[in-house]
Amino acid sequence: MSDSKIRNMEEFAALSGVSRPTVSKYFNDPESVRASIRTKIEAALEHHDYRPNIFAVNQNRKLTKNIGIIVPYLADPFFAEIARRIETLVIAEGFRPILLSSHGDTNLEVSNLEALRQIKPAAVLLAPLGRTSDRQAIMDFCDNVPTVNFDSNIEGAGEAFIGHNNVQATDVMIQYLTRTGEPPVFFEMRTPPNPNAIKRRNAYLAAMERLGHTPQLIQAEGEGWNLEEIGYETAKRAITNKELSTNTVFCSNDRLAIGFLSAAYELGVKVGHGEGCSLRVAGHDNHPFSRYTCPTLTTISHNYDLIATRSVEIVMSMIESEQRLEERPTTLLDGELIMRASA
Amino acid sequence: MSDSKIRNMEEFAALSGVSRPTVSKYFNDPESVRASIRTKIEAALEHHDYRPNIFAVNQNRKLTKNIGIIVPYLADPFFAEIARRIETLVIAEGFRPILLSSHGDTNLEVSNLEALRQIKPAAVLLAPLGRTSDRQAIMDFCDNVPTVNFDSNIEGAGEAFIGHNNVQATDVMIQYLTRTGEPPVFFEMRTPPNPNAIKRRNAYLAAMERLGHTPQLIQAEGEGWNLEEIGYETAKRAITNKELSTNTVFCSNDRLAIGFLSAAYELGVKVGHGEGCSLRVAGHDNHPFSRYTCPTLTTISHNYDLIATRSVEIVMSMIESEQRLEERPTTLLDGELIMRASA
DNA sequence: TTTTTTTCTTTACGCGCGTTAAAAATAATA
DNA sequence: TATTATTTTTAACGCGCGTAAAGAAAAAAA
Repeated sequence: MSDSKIRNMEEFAALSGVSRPTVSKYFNDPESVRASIRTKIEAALEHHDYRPNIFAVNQNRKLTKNIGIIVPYLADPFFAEIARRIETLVIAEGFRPILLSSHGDTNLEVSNLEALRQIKPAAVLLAPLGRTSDRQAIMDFCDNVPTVNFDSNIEGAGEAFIGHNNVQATDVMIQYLTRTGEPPVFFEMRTPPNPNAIKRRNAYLAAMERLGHTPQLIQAEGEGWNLEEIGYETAKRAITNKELSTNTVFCSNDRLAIGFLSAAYELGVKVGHGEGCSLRVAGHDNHPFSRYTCPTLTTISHNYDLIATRSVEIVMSMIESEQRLEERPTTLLDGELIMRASA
Repeated sequence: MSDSKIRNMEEFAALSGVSRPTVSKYFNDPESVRASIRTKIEAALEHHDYRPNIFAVNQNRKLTKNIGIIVPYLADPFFAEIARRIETLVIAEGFRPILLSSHGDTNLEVSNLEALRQIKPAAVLLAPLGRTSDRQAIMDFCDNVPTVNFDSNIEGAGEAFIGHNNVQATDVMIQYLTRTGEPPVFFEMRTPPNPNAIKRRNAYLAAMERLGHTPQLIQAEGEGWNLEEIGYETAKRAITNKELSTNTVFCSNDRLAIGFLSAAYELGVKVGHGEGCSLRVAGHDNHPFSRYTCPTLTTISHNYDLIATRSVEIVMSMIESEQRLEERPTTLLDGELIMRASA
């Protein structure tokens, strides 16, 4: 590698003995130039560290090779994990992922959208905040940028939705819990930030009715994304005051369940389905840490792999076909029961 | 908001009744134009949705308003939390954070550096992988881009280092543990990815010697960032085989400790400093979840706030002064003992 | 009001690359 | 070898904005 600094494509073209337009063509698609020319360019590339100026390139393109990814809260390991997988797939497809987190803040979500719009991304994958999203801002954005909506469904936003089948997943868990013990109480937030939570609540109520059991909702107060704390506080109160009508608790998500387990432990309530246990606790999401709670958390897993691959697949097909989808296909991925020690 | 689409600054300037160079000046610093002119522009801005093309702007600047942030593994809540704080501070300073994760992969770290270099960031905040980093690539990068190194110290990389005072923190914990019970065994990875771990090991050995206790290292095999699993497996083995020479375990980090607690719980070993407990376990990092383990984890906290604010402060002063620092100041932030139930 | 200072307008160039049209060179086919 | 098809070169324009120089206008100072 020579240390000669190359200023621009002109210089590099001269060094490689190929004309600049041809070099430009090469960088847009190496296969589009003759093999002999390709060899020349690649030989030069080995000796001189050059790559096209990304700003100049993007200025002259309608669309860039960027793919935006927006998640509502990156410090939540669930989204961190999804984002990690999506990023990897996007890179493999030869695009550059731009990962943005809204940090649970409506204004930040909006400015993230604006930032992305400026970047002229080929497409974006959007997991919105949900209830607290600025719906109008999102719709406007989706009109201008090809978007795939995932995780939280905002009706009509984006060309497609990929999400979790909350109804199926909730049913599976309730069936399991009722089959192996008492029917569950449902533990959730009164005003959850995420629409999936509402779907889960309704699915719980419907399933309990169908099975002829009396439903009970324990609803934690609190706003924001500090779910473990919210779960912990409410669980402590609920256990202390003996608010639970059965010995089984189905938490709306694993982070609440983690808070619940912490409270139960502190109060000396043994959780599990084994001997000496007085309470069963189940979660929902298969959070990366649910494998290591005490006891390990019985839960329902998202299909992390499929959620990522399917989202990226759809995005790629949108980019290739260069046209918006006519309908708005909705893909709901079934959850899988993960039986562990807590229930 | 009129729906008229504006193509470029020329058009917008015409609409606002101000010349283009002045509009350009305004966007670079609104305070740099006369108030009457500013009013005109801002009035136009309310009626016509225009903002300068970011690519054209950046092409004509030596440096952009971007600040790169690289973390080794974003799915680790510790880094997610740090990144979240840094991002917030960077935005508050009027810059745009570009957050990249190396996902524990050397090659990805290198290509993240290359990607950032192309973007001509005003500065970057780099938390490297550590042992598995490509040292040469990092040094090259730092030669070209003003960089602040944080978390993992790569000697000589970047203009400054901000990190955790592993020696002080380790000492504090060992003093606490020995004062209140048996001296601790040290539980760690044999080949930790992060150099902080080595510092902690050495600090442990030194402190134990100083205090006249026999040190014992329990070293988990395994590579990568799946620390809970590694901790869990090794802890299960160590407890089962009665490898621990005392009843107290000091884990090199909280994620290993979480794995340890999980194993102890599974084996029916009661952890804590209370009655009926046969093992004390402490961690290091004050991981966001350590508050909710069972029992809650006694640990040493990083100064999350300071680590973020100090890093951003230094970066901002570098940007303002427009020159590299002469020395390479190293800031080590003291840890704080967080006493909870596990030890 | 006149002079000085500051700010703005006009004009024009440059950034690095995408892209096009016409001419030239090369490769494939007859 | 002559003809045709394909690719490359040459030359040139445009993208949207930063920025510099010279003159005009506005504001501040005298």
